[in-house]
Parts: sequence; C-alpha cells; structure tokens
Amino acid sequence: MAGRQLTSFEHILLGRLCIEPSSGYGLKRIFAATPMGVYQPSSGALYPALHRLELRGLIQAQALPGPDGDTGRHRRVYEPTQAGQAVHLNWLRTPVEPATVSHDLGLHLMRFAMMERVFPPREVLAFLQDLANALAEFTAGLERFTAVADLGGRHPRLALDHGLAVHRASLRWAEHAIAELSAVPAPSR
Amino acid sequence: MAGRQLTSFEHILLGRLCIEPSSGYGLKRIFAATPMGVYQPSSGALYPALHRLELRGLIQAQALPGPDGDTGRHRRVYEPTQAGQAVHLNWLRTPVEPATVSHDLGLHLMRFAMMERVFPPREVLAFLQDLANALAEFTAGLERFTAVADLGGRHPRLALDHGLAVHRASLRWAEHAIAELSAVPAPSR
DNA sequence: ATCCGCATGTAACCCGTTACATGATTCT
DNA sequence: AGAATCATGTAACGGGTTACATGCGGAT
Repeated sequence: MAGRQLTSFEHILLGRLCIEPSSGYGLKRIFAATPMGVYQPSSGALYPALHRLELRGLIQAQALPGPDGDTGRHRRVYEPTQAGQAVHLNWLRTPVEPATVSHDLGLHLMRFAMMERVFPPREVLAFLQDLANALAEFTAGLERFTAVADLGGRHPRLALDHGLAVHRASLRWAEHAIAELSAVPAPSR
Repeated sequence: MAGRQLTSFEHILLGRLCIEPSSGYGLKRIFAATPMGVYQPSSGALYPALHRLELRGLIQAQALPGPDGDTGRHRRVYEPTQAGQAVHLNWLRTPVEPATVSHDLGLHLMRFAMMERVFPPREVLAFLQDLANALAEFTAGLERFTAVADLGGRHPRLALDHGLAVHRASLRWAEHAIAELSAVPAPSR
C-alpha cells in the first residue's frame, strides 16, 4: 500500500494542510511570510509534491464545483484525508534519533511547532525531553572528540567550538521551553 | 571557459585537495573522521564530483606510472592545478551575503577552517567581522519580526526563539574568535 | 487596453542516494 | 584459501532548481 516513505518537504506540506486547508499558492505565501525566507519552495517543487500526496490519497482537492463541467480549474484547495491525518500524526510521533539530531534539528523544530494543540502537554514535554537528551548526548560526544583529536591548527578547532556553541544553545533552549511549557500548561483555548 | 559554477561539495573537495593531495578514498576517510559524521559523501557523489573537477582542469591525477602500460589503475591521487588553486582562493574570498548567512553558515565555517595559513590574519579577521555583522543583522531582523508578527500560538514563537538563540550563539562565537585570533596573531609556523 | 499579481503547471538539467559490481591487497 | 578492507566505479531512481508557459482577474 505504501510506496517509499515521504520526503521531509512532503511531511511539512501535509502538516501545514492539517493545520489549515490551503491551495498551493497559499502554501507558497505562508513560506514566503516565514522569517527571512529560510526556505522558499519553487513551483517546480511545490506542485509536484502536492500531486504526489494526492496520488497517495493523503490529501484531496476540496470539491468546489463550478457551475459548468469545469473541474475546479485554477485554485485547488487541498485538505488532508483521514489517511493523511494519520500519517501526519505518525510523523509527529517519530522518535528523536540521537545519532542524527544535529542533521534533523530543523525538522524537529518544525514538528514541535506543529504539535501545539494536537498533543497533550505531557507528550510535548516528553518530546522536548527526548530532544534535550539527544542534544546533551551530541554535545558530550563533541566535547569528547575535541579532547582527544586535535586536527590541524586553530581554525578547525574554532570551527568545532562553533558547533559546540550552537548545539549548547539548542540544548539550553529545549530546557527553557520545557520550563516555560511546564509553568503554564495549557492556554485552555 | 567556465561552465556553470561549482557545487558547494565540489568547492569543499577542491579545497581539501589544496590542503593536501589525496585519493577519492582518502577524502572519504577524512570525512568519516569528521566529528559525528556530519556529512558522509557516498561513492556515487564523490567520484563523479572528482571527475567533474578533473574535466574542468581544476585538479589532476598525479602521474604514478606503473611499470607496464598500466594507466595508473586503482589509487588515483588528485592534486589541484594552478587554475584549481585560483578557483579555490576565489571561493575563500567570496563575500558573506547577509541575506543568506543563515543558510550558508556551514559553508562559511568550512571556508574559515580552510583559511588558516593561506590568508594573513588581517584578512581572516575581516572575514570574521563580515560574518559577525551579517549575523547581527540577521538576529536583528528576527527580533524585529518577533516583535511585530505573532504567528499562531506558543510553539511557533518558541521555535523562532530557537532560531534566535542559535544565531546569537554564532554571533558570540564570531566575536570570541576575533578576540582569540587578535590576541595571538600568528603561531609563526 | 494593458499590465501586474494570482495560480497552476511542465520540461530540461543536475546532482545525490542507494545499491550493486569489480579488482587488488592484506589479514587470519 | 577465504574473508575483510582498500579503492574505484556505474546505473536506476528520485527530487529540487531554473526557467518557461499559460490563463484569469483586477488595477491604471
């Protein structure tokens, strides 16, 4: 039933549609409004990705029947199917792999942003704790590495220090987020 | 003369060969030894990339003539040509674009690591200052954005805070690196 | 009447991943 | 001898970027 697994990009699109049905162009605008345009999907990436999701039956274009036999041309608003929502929830629940936490950090943040109101605070806090643990493990590994191996001169060493500094910042952020979400559990809507 | 411009990966390979001639497999081992294996190039990426660089005349296989008519099979050690070294130096001198500093941070760090002993301290410090300025601009933009736009709930806000925190850490690192390299200019070899 | 923004799409091109294939050398 | 490692390569596949094409709707 399921072919190869979804791309990160496809997961993000699907997740965004789970938050709010939208057209391809609407998604584009949302990404454009993102601070500083971290990622600006091109039409050649966006529309084929939506078609792939539709082909899998994870999303569907809302029936906006024109008066004629017009098949709803121009302006296709997609919404997730039940299968799509299930896949999305599964994605949100994907465990944090300590081995790839650095590579996947952006994705994890994306998932965290999409967890609001779909997961109870307990589950969100568990996710953040997993993330914090993975980051702690990663930074510990880096520290061990810098203690042993001494590659080249000062510049590589400083570059490593940079990696250490940013991941420590991520770790501190995760701890801060846990504290903040623990203090005032749910805004009760 | 020049086709399309080089990939980041090609630039990194070229830069690594400028530091020390090596075979494809040697490069692979170097990447493997990198802390936590941030990037593990596959054979299908590595060897074609080296061939492309060779085709452009930026690198060449050292003449290791076997006794027979053996064309130096198995174990091709590459070294940069003069043109390759020139391209590499140009790459190192590429200005830091404030608009893309977040996206290119990893690349900038890579370039910084490769600048040691090829640029005088003055030029290295100028690069770090450019980087710091770009990061300051970026974080300022993020702060402005968070002050104005209030997207969704607490999670997106926290995700933005994360971006702010890591880029502030990068900025602090750049300032620290400037201070450290200014204090003891050159190890004099 | 025209130009610009909305909105969707397609094709060429390039590159990376995965997986496999092939020899030579070294280890057991 | 057989296995693991060194070492280089190739083919299928997939997806993203760039660039172009198209049509509608509202603004000047």
